Amino acid sequence: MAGFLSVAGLSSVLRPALKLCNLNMRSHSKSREKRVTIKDIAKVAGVTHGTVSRALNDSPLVKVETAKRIKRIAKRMGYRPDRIAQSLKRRRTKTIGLIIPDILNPFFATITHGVEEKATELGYHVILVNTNRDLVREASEIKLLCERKVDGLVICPISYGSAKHLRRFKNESPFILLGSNMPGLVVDYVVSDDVQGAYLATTHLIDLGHRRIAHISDPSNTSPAESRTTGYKKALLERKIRVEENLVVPGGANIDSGYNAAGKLFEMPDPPTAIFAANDLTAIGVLALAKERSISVPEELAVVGYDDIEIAKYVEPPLTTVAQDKRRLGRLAVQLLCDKLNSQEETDIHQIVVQPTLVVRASSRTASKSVLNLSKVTVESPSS
Amino acid sequence: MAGFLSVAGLSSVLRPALKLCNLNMRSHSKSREKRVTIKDIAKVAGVTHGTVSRALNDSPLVKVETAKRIKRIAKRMGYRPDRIAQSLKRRRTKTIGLIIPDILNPFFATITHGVEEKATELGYHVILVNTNRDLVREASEIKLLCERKVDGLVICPISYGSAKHLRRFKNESPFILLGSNMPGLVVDYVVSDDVQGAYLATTHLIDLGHRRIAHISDPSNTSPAESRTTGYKKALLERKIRVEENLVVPGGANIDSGYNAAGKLFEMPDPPTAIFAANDLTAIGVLALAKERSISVPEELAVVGYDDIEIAKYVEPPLTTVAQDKRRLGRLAVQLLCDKLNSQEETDIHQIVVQPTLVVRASSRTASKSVLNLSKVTVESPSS
DNA sequence: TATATTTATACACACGTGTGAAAAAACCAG
DNA sequence: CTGGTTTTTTCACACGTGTGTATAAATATA
Repeated sequence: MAGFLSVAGLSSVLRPALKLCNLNMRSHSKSREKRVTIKDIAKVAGVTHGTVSRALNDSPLVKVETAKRIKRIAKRMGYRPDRIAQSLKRRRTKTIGLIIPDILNPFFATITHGVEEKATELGYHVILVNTNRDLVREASEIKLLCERKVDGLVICPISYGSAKHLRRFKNESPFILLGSNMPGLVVDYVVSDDVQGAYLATTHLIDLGHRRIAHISDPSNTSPAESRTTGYKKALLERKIRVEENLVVPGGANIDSGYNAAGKLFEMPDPPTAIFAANDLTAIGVLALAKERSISVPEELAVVGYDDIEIAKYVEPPLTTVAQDKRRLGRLAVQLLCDKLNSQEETDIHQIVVQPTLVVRASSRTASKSVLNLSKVTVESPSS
Repeated sequence: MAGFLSVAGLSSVLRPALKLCNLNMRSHSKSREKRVTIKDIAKVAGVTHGTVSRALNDSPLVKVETAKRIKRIAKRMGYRPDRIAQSLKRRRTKTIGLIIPDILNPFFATITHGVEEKATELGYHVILVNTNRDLVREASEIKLLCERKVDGLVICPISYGSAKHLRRFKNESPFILLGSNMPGLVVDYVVSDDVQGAYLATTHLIDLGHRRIAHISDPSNTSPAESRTTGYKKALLERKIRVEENLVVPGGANIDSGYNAAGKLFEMPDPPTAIFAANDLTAIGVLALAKERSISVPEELAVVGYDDIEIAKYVEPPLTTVAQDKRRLGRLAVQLLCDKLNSQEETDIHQIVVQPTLVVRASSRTASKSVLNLSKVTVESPSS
């Protein structure tokens, strides 16, 4: 420990903790008060712990005045139920697991926000697992969370490879996929209509007059990645523009990958005049390299991203992007999961597809003051 | 539920779930396999569950060959320990609670990343609570997490007001403060040296020739907020520059607040030539308004932020800022907490102060190509 | 072979809560 | 006051795991 502290380059103040009223404690152990249990209450109230349990749970089997008295005593004694014991007995932990690939991506951070928020509203706690896109870890964590008896899971899968372990844990714990579905797996999910989103983005670029439109795809083997490429090609085909496979280069879900992919595109003998990136971070990487090379956006190069993370509005130039209501996606997933948990019967499968919208900003049109312009808005009701 | 689905504007496919091999199940209940317990194993192995328990925990009290046999059987039967039952009996849940004010702020998202990462390494799960800066919720969630018997808590407190409930829960569950300490509370914490960080930032601006330096402070009643203002004033005093209280305006931890605060500063009869913002989001808001008003940065206005969130590098112009190793802060906090959990004795108080560094980018100096220039680097060892 | 010693397993209780059913208490009608 | 009904409380077991101690089995010692 001393070594640990020393490498930290820190000023560390060490002094014994103040102990207030622990004279009654064995001095060698930590001064944690012993928790009061329903048995302690029972002793004081002169009843059995069974009666106390019922009283605290408002069972009609206990006389109202006895219940009141017991509750008073419980309060006075500072009783706090042991949720672990309750979980064991009630067979519900009021906990859900959330598995995401990368919390540093604002997209997932916002989803996490929605999930946590809704879960709290419904009385659940969230165990957060960040897999860093490690498929092995995803599998082992699902296993661990099942052992912990989470009531359910919200999973943002890493890739189609997840299907293998998802299939295995289908009967262990209810779960719902978020953001990406699994072909061949009949499960509940909440996803965005990524084909449509990419279609909107690409069509927008075509409408602006672009013909050589590149696509920096998400190389992860997931449905949004696949769908966005599909939507891109669909738009081109529909407008009779030839799909050139060398205009589709793989990126990744971070800024660097966009920077690198843009590099490849700029080297081409006949570089694209527009780039549709599979996500905003990638698009931001493109902007970074464009700036470095003094390629003006949008005059020489139009750029469109995907996700509409908060900062998309604040990069230079502000980024045109396909907006997903991430918070709402998270809330929906939890809502659906909990509906499922509370319904007794073998419930039907729910597969929800939310419509994205295109948000046009300066990166794809000559800036005419910073007015936000929604070119195509799919009307949606507000939050759930 | 039907109503719920209808407002969602979605295409929802409903079909009964595929059931594979659940012929043996009561058809009206969900098709979850009944979990195999150590008693089941005991029955098969022809021993008592006590022996099974010891065998699985490698107790020396059980013959090695019996243990092997039991483990084989356990594996064959697909045994998975019930962590809830274990927690109840072992009095340890291997869970820590993480309480943060705002996960949408990349600063806290990155801290969360570090916490989750280190916790996983040490065999813990993380229950994430996002309080949205609600003091009441912070208090009630600490209470709830204690009831859940988390082994410990990492708390990024909202304000000094947190001290009240922290004091109350001091003996309930071990915790460690992260990012902000509590004057008057003798507890463990990991914080950054915010006075020094702000001092570095302000000194940097002074060195660039600025004399009218404004500070957009964090109005939250926390030690980093306070310390950053302190560091700002300390630098001014040291350089014999008068501290003008009307140059210190309150902001907040988001972009809008920076935008608004900058508005006030720009209206002044004698506006500042430099702004030191208490955090990067605020600084980004300043940049946004400056751009809107065609105030060129850094020529007419120098801007410095705090935190060095990832996108600080990609806004226009790239933002000079005080860097904190947020991931490391998170890891340190968990490390410290777990050290505390594993030491039997009433352990000493550990208070760690990590040194920040100034990262100079274009927002505070005329851009001479995009070279990253570390003006003042406090040497620190790498990650823990 | 009988006894002491070690080793391996069984037994029973514990963790804190919840709950069906038996028992006790209260109430009511005759 | 008796017998029946209803209300209230007690009793005992359960959830799945861990563990101190008694007991049985195996081994060593005399």
